[in-house]
Amino acid sequence: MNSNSKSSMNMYECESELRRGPWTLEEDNLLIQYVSSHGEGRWNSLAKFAGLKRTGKSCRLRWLNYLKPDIKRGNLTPHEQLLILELHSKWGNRWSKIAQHLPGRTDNEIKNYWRTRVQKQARQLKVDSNSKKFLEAIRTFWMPRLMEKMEQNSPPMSPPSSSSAVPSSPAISQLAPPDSLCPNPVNNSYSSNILLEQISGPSVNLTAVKNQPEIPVEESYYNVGFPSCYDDMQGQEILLPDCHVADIDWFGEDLCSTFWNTDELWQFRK
DNA sequence: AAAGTTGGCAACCGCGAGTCA
DNA sequence: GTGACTCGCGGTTGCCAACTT
Repeated sequence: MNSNSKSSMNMYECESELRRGPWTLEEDNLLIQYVSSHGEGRWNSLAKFAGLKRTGKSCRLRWLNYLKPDIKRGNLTPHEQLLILELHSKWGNRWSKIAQHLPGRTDNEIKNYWRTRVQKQARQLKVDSNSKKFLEAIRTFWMPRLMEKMEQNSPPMSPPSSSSAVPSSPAISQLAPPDSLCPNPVNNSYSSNILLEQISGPSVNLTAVKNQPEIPVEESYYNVGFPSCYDDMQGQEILLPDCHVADIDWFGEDLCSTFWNTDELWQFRK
């Protein structure tokens, strides 16, 4: 027991019995039973009356992140990943807000995803994960790749209509119209101002991007769109590793399949 | 096979906002 | 107005399994 908890023992005599660390099955059951009969909220008293030797905070966290019935377990789908990238570019580290658009996913899970996967990419590119450059990279390379994965994963009978493009999650249907992600009408590219300005629009149109995977590589984002992105980035220092592509071990195998490939990366570095 | 390293994730912590007496 | 309390959020930590050497 640390000195902090010791210091508060006078006020809360029973605090010495407070448990910490991983939850046991018994505790989980107690919490589930109590919440299912009394509902959520009033976490401190809930902890007390449910007979849990945990703080209210701890109970709330356990419930929201793990025990709640509609929690979705398992890997994030490409669609969910895409949504996270998109919404993060719009709202930043507002994890709970982002989580609201991914039913069954918790803010903690999304935060962990961002820290372990996305920030890793940024580190490997030696750019800041919140930087415009990285945002460009995500949009130019990563998103189209996720689109491809979504395309591959979608059932063959699924029609290409935008409304049913991503049937796996209701979230996408909430993210409808505008063109925060649409190609720039002038040059048909994803100009960088879209990223930081249009993105602050009311919502996100993923289908606009989604419907393009059939475009030949020469005409796809990073060839049509990238030049403008690149122009925009010129004059800025792009601190990418001073090494040949062949030497790069930026991507594990998994990342190769989910993130950009070597050719794309090479273009980005160029 | 063992030791060391890395990655993923659950849980904790501190802080600020909201509520209420 | 204010202090106590609760809640929710974002950042951080620590554990453990998987992977590498």
